[in-house]
Amino acid sequence: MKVSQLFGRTSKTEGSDYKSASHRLLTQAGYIRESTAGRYFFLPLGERVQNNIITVVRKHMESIGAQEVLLPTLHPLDLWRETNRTTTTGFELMKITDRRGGEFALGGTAEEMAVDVVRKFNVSYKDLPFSIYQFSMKFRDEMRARGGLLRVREFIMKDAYSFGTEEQFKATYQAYWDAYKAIFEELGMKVDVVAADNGYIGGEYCHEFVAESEEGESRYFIDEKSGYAAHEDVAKFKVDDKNVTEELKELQEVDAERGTTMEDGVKLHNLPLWQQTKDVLFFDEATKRYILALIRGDFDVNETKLMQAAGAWDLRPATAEEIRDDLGSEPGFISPVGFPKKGAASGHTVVLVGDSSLRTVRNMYGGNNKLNKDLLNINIDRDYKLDIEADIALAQPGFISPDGGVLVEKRGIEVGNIFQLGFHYSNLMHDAEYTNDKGTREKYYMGCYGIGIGRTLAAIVEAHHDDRGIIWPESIAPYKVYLAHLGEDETVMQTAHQLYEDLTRAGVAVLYDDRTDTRAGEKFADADLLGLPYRVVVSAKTLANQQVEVKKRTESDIQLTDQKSVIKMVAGS
RNA sequence: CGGGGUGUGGCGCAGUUGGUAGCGCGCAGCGUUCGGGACGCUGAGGUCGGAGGUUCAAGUCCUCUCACCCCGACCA
Repeated sequence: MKVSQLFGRTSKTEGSDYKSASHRLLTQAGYIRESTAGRYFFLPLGERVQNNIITVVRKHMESIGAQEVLLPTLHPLDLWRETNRTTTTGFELMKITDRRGGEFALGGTAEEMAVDVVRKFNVSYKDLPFSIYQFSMKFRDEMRARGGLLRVREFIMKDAYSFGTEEQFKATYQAYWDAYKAIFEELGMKVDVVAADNGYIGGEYCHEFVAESEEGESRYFIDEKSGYAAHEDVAKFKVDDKNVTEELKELQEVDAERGTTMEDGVKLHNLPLWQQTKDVLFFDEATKRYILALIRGDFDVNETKLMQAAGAWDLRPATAEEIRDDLGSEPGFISPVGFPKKGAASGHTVVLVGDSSLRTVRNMYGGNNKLNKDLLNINIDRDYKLDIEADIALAQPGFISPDGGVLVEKRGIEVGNIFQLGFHYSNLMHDAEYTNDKGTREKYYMGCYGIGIGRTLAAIVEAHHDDRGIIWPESIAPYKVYLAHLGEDETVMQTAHQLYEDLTRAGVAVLYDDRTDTRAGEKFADADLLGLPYRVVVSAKTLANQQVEVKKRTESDIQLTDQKSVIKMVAGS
């Protein structure tokens, strides 16, 4: 490709609106251009990179036997109703109606569609396990797009769906895990594999592939020693025992003229924070229940864990009015002891969910559901009973991991994930069944596996750039070589042209800067900005010794060599 | 959805107390230059986000509206 003919151009000036390096560099170098918020034009250079990433991903998908398909973009809304996901998805579903009034969702993920196509066939156990996957545009009506390609409303995703038996699943999951590791390694990325929350996808466990970056929105914890890695939503930690040997003392109400914070309680009673009860009241709009979360005073409630434990979907904090008028308690003085089982006015049930850490403390203190009254010596099981006991604690940096090391907080870009779906979809959708060896029908055990192509592209730039521009890994660079001639000397131009043709013939993708009206400085600046792995320069200066110069984008030293060697150097690597 | 901000040639911006739109980059042409974003001259390109209003006169004032950015809420 000749620069003189390339659509899209580099720009010297940059805006001030760019928050992330990838957004600025990709725009400035002419890889992408913004359309509206969260929607981007991929210009020829950007599309080449995207396609190169797709090629790498496809190679590894094929290597584990997944088969590429293409599912419709418009999903019949009835399918989403079948799994109840018209209301439970985390992203806002975009809907469309056709001229007959048929309702469709613009695909944001395609579990239902994958199941739907599979159940159109009479599959035998002999066909299992198998996977289908696709590269397709996904639509998500994100509340807020940001960071260029990092969070968008339309993007190409590789999504794969596996079908098999429960026994087969582990191996399938592992195969994807390994394939993903190989993919990101080939793309020149360092990723952490992090245990995460399934959210609206369903299923019991999943892992995110996260590229560590300041720009990332995923916060997670790592135990560097053992390799334990978990998203903050699900991170576990070791809870230390406190005064577990202390005698149980008698429950006692005391006057407590204090403020409503934990701090106020500590001051008033002159007792440690960990001995205080922390009572947080939520209301789940999805199931119309109050959820009272109870935890040791020095910990915080992890809402994701809480939702999992309580089977809730749509939590919000309870209002002061609800606490007082419906439940007869008092904000800041909530206590599990004698807390009502349902709202007096509303009739909504109350679910009492307690963290396991409550078992590490005795004789706790806290409110008594009345203004300025506290209880001393509250003890679990004796004074109150939990409806659900679970781990609902939020991990913090410095906590001890389940493996004994220290949890370190990290931030990253989630570029891929693998989900165990289990029977989630085959339970919700009819006929999601194959015929087993006894001739009877059995439900599929499923998994799904995604990689955001555009986000991966951006994450690569985040990790590979300097103050002059992008530094592409060779595996996905839009072109391998940036070839330029300096000046308009006849011989120089001819030599450069010849080199362009020779390299191209040798199978090397070359971007040839054939511009005659452009000075050296501009060509060098563009070469750095575009970030191709090799820069080859032909000029009168080099040609005086029958040489051309070669420079790697990753290195600062320049090599002089003859034309034939250039082809070998560049094509060989 | 709440708070803050911005919309003026392709990009970055200026435009005062209202008086009929400008600068830099880029683009096109000519010339001089030519190894880290040169210079001179000439030229093309804007219904000032949109609608309504006030006024003799609106980029500027008022009302409404849309889009975009940042923070938060939320979240593959």
